[in-house]
Amino acid sequence: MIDVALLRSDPGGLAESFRRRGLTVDVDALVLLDEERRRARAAAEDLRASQNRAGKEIARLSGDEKVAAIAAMAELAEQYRTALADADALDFRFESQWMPLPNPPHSSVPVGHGEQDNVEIRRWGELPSFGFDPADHIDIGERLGIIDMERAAKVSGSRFAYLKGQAVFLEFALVQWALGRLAAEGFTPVVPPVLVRDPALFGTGFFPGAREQVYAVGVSDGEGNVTSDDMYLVGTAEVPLAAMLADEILPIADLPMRFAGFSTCFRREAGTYGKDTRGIFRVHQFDKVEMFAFVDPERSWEEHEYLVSVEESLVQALGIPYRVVDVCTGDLGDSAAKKYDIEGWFPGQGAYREITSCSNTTDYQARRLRIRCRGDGGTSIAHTLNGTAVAVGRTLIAILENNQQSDGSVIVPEVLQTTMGRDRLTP
RNA sequence: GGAGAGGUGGCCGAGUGGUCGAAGGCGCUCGCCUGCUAAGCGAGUAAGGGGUCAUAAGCCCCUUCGAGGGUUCAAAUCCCUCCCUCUCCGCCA
Repeated sequence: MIDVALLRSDPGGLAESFRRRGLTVDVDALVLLDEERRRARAAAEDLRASQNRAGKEIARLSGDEKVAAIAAMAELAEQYRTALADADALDFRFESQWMPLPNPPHSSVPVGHGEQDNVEIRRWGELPSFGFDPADHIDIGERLGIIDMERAAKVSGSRFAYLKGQAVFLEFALVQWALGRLAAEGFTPVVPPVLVRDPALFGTGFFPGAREQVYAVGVSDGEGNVTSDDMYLVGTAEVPLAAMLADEILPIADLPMRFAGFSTCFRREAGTYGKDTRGIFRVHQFDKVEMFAFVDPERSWEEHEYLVSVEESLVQALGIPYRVVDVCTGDLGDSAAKKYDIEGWFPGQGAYREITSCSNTTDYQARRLRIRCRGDGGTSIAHTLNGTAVAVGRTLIAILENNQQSDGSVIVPEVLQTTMGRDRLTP
């Protein structure tokens, strides 16, 4: 949620921020509605104040005087009830328009309509050259017997996979290694709940906007009737990590607070029919280590650069060639003010594809979740940031495709060899 | 799943319709006092919203006693729904 102060102090700048995102928002109407609701609120509060004063008076009276005073109060009580209902209705109208508005992008964010307008800001690594036609991860995985999508489709439908054998050890080595590196950086490792209630999704900005991307759970009577439990499977550990400190006031001296959450992630991938259908690049379920930081609002931009640098150091250590892109306004999520994606090189596709994503959501999520910090200058809304440390599926693809050998084997990245207990995946 | 008890300020805890944003204690902050420490004395110590205003200070008002609704002139206190915690029983591991 955007700070309403912005609507009052700089409606023009706010309108411009929506234009940059390619949205048409009637900011002037919002300004008027905001004024109207405040007038209504003030009117209701004045009546309430009279009622409170009279109430204290009544407490002092007795007998006929008291009876008379109480009778005289009935009308005021009714007026207050009406005024309060008016104010509440206007608040509701305002909030329902205000809540869904996206975070104003940082001034440095490139303006654009979609992925194609993202701006590459740096590259790292040499693209591998093979003396043969590189296979894609599915061919490699099937040959090694470590990825089985056909049977997964039988059991769960499309966009699911069985990881087997050496892929399992590779996953756990990746996770173990990443958590170790992050713990050494001062991140607190967390295994959060992956099933959450409504407010966690609202607080992080996924609801109401992205409802169709989230799996809800409930009980079925076996005849197609499902009663919702009002519980939802998270699409990223960002949700339970952010909501973990909801309603709390953090001493500014304790900031930044950094967490590394490991979780399975569930995504419906609605609206992606026919997109990335081959392999495990886009699946309904995958595991991920996610970084999350609660920071002093003055420090969130340096934290953003820091988190990206951590992401890069991980990808570099794995030896995956990549580029960093500054995600354009049209491709930013609602809650992000700025986002960097790391796109790893996928020889099987001959393209750079997203393997991590790092957002500064400034005060947008924190305001919804009421996460504040307290310093010498009083309390203020904290800033929150999130970034992928290791998205297991996509990292696996990058490793398989970049490290494939002519004999069908795959070299295990050096940093994982000890944990895995082997240096090569073989059929 | 069944039965019961309970959720009050940073913490403990009193408060069953009005003078209660809330006794008392602890903690914390500042000051005094004191060879040091401890003790003692005094004062202060929630968050959010609105008005005035320079979106400062100050002042004024409103809201918040798990959440939401209701009864009432008036609700921490009465009623309903939900959430959470604890105890016992059952069930599962």
